[in-house]
Amino acid sequence: MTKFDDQILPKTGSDGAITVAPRRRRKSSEDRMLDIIEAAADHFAEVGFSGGTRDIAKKVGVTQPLLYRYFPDKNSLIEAVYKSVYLESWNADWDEGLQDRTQCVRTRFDRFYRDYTAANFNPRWLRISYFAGLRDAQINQWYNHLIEELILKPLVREHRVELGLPDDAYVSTEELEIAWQIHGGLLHYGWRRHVLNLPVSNNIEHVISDALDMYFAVAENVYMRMARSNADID
Amino acid sequence: MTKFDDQILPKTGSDGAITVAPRRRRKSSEDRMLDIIEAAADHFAEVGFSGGTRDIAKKVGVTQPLLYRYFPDKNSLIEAVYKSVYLESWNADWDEGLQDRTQCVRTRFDRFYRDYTAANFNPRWLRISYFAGLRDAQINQWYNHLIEELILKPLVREHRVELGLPDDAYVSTEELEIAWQIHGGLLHYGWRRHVLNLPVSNNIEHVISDALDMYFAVAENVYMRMARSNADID
DNA sequence: TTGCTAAATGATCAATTGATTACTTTTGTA
DNA sequence: TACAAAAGTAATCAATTGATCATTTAGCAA
Repeated sequence: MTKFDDQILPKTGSDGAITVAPRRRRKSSEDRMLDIIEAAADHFAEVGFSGGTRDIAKKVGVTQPLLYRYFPDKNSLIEAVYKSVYLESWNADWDEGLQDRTQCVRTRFDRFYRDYTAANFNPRWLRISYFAGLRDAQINQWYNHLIEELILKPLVREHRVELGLPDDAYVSTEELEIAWQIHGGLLHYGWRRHVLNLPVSNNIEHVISDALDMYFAVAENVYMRMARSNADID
Repeated sequence: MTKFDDQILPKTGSDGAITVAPRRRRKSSEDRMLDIIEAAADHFAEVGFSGGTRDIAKKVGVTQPLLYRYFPDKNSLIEAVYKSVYLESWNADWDEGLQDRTQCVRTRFDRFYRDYTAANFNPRWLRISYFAGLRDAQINQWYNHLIEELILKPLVREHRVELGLPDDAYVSTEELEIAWQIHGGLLHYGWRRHVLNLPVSNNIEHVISDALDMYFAVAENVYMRMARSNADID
């Protein structure tokens, strides 16, 4: 009796032909790798990166030493989880949509944040992000740089263009900070909703819309203030 | 030779009288308790609540079994840390200041957030808060309830009063959500600054001021919208 | 059918973990 | 000054941890 006897084996018809696709008892290296990363992400999201490798192996349905055939050590597995979680949840099309000047800036960013939150606001992504930031600031520093360059700076620049202000590529810390206020506020909404499980508004479109209203209500003044202070300095 | 031989002992004059206050070689139960909680808070803030009890004992300068004379188990120590961190950083005067109608709402909340961030925005408080939220949502749920009842709902109510709107104690989810946008945005500023160590604006007064501007710019419209939708429903 | 490659297992190790016990030493007080 | 209460330690346990290695076995090709 092998360990696989209790599994469903391929059924054969009266003629002996296989009627059900044969279930592989051993997966290809690539498939197994993905299984492990997936299970590890689930487990780390639940208990943090101090979670045990045995629990991960159990979720996959294999023995714990097998993980070490795919990753030299636990830290490599953690890094694979980082990569997987962040890459899976980033849509390359977003950049394009944000630059599409056939739509007004407000519409573009409203749409972006609907897509962004739909893709990322779930317990797994949020918990892993926060766990990662607490464990090793570097990975989150990289991600926040991404947010700044691909989302927040374009927001400021595109908005300035729409307002007919001089198109300066430079975005000041202060301008960036009010854009971060939107992003951070929404992220904290996700934290309350999906990590703390608090009874927040479940109308996220509404929350996004109000957050953007807040930005566009003050942004122009901040741009002007920056332009003035630059003029003073130069 | 005992373990204390290398400590500085009370010096005695030529007449044998004690000239320096005798240093206790053993601390009182209460002092030692505080030492342990303090060291535990530091250590848990650094590595999370999976941090080892031996490391904590080492920081205190005692042996690890001693911790178990003060706390029945590790979890009790963790809860003592929760309590200490949250209670230490909450100022009872804040409530009073927020209700002080001799000042305008904008001024009151600007002042509050300066004090609040000065008291709480440091690596230890922020890291423990996020670790706590990830480990056990309950403690953070309680704290967020506190924020809602003592800060955010008063903000909405006091602002409505100042605008001459009907003084209704009820604050809708939507109204609360825009107030959370401020609080969450600022908290995320703290996260970027003190946890991720990112080069954010170091002018926090400015960040707070802009965040409040964003709130006050849209709040009135939201209040009116809520009033209208209530009228429709009733 | 045979045989090779690689997926997967079982047994195990050393280090670390939270926790317990019996013992020692300090300290306030009768 | 003797003594009891309490602060503190040393030794140790059982469980869990990340990691290693020899062995087994499934799957594919000749």
